[in-house]
Amino acid sequence: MEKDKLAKYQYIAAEIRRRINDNVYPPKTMLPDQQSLAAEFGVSRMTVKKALDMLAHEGMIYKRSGLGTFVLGSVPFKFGDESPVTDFDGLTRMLGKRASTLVIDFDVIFPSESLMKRLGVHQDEPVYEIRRLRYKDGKPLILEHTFMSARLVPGVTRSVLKGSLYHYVHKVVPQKFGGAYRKIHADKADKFDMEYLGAKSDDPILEVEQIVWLTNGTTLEYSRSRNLYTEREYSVTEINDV
Amino acid sequence: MEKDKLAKYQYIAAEIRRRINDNVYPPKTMLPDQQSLAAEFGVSRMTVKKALDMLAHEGMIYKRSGLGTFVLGSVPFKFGDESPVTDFDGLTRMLGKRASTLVIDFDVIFPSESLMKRLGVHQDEPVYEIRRLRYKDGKPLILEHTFMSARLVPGVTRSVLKGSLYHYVHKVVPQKFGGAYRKIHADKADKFDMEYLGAKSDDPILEVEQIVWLTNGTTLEYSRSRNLYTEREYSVTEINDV
DNA sequence: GAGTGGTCTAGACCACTAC
DNA sequence: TAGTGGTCTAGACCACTCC
Repeated sequence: MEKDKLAKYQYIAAEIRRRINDNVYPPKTMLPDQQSLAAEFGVSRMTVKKALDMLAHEGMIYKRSGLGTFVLGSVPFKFGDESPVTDFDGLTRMLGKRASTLVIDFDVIFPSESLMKRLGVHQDEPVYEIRRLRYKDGKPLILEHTFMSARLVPGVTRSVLKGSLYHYVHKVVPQKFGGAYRKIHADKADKFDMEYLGAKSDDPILEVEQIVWLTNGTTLEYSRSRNLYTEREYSVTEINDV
Repeated sequence: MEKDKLAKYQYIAAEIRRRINDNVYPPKTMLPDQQSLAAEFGVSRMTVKKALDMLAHEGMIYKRSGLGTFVLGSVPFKFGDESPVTDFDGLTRMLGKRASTLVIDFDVIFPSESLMKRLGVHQDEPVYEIRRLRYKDGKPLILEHTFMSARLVPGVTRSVLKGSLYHYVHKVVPQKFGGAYRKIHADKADKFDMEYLGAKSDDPILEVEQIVWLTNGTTLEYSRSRNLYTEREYSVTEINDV
């Protein structure tokens, strides 16, 4: 697809999404059938279906064969104040000038057995070990512990780490981010959390452990990000595809 | 589709998934192109593409226009021992006879303002408030606090709650689970956690807050499940669709 | 230029649901 | 029986990547 140009199914999905949000198609009512929508937008039914598939995946509508398509609406999906933090791009991009960084530790090491598995690197392949404290508006927010192959992303320096690491990766590595596997758990505060996040010894920590890979399948990084329990939550929408 | 019968694209997805797991298509290599696969399986290219779309969404492969399809493999996705707990069906179904339940509290209430929003019910519509402690192999595992419309799921009793609530819902309500919105955070242990989960006052708690809705769009329940930080983690695979 | 995946069509048949 | 969404085809054109 040409850049900036939406595919028809994307345009249709966006339009129907808009109508649902604008209450043109209110929750708990039925959407027009695919045939009618195809006629309205002047496309084939397959194209409409693809648009509806997207919306179904987002949880906005629900399709049922033989019956029709229900509007679920965006009502139950957001409750309270949100901060998704489901971003691939770093904090810097999200917060802009409100973000700053302290580089606590920066080493090049040879990977341990478990790190070899997680990063998919060889024993003799050097790996960066990075510890950074990220601030938001001058207040400590996230304590990051990152491992990244030095062969894959050469030339990382302390001054790179002071800014946006992901921005640097994008310059050096031609591929984009393909995806991430994340594990979220709660933990007790350790000495790093107390020193840098200002956690008290009985403050719970939310840790997001992740493996990020690139569009060509290479594993880019393995990292653990720790937050004070009051500073972060993780949101997921789970659609039952059965 | 007839039940038990797989659609072609589902069969093809399963077959390719098997080949990836069996290392017929090893990670970091290229998959045959869609034309060849279509020829091999005797289907049209659209059908192959739909199968590959599924696998891409699972994070097993990555497609790139103009280049081809990379195998990512299931390698980086599982690290260490896993227990997904991304299940719609209750603990009872997952653990079978290893699960048991203590009903701590069971009331019918009228919803507060915030509960009305979350459950999508009216002010005068009675709602169950349920607190249960779920055991695994006789050991306390999850402390559940559940709200559910009594109109939607009539006839809940303490003895129903001793067994599988979801099993009962399936009997009473014709719809299936459509999806869930979840928020995961860390929290300090409160008096309930200490009393029922055996948490110490400085033990972190992992809380999963969720709204579950049915296939017709009705919100079924709003609940909070709390675990000792040592007993549970939450896993997500995030695919970058850009 | 050759090959890749992405999109789109026009029409077909199917299973399921409701009346 | 009529209407719904699900699947599938055979072929078309496109943008992109690599050589």
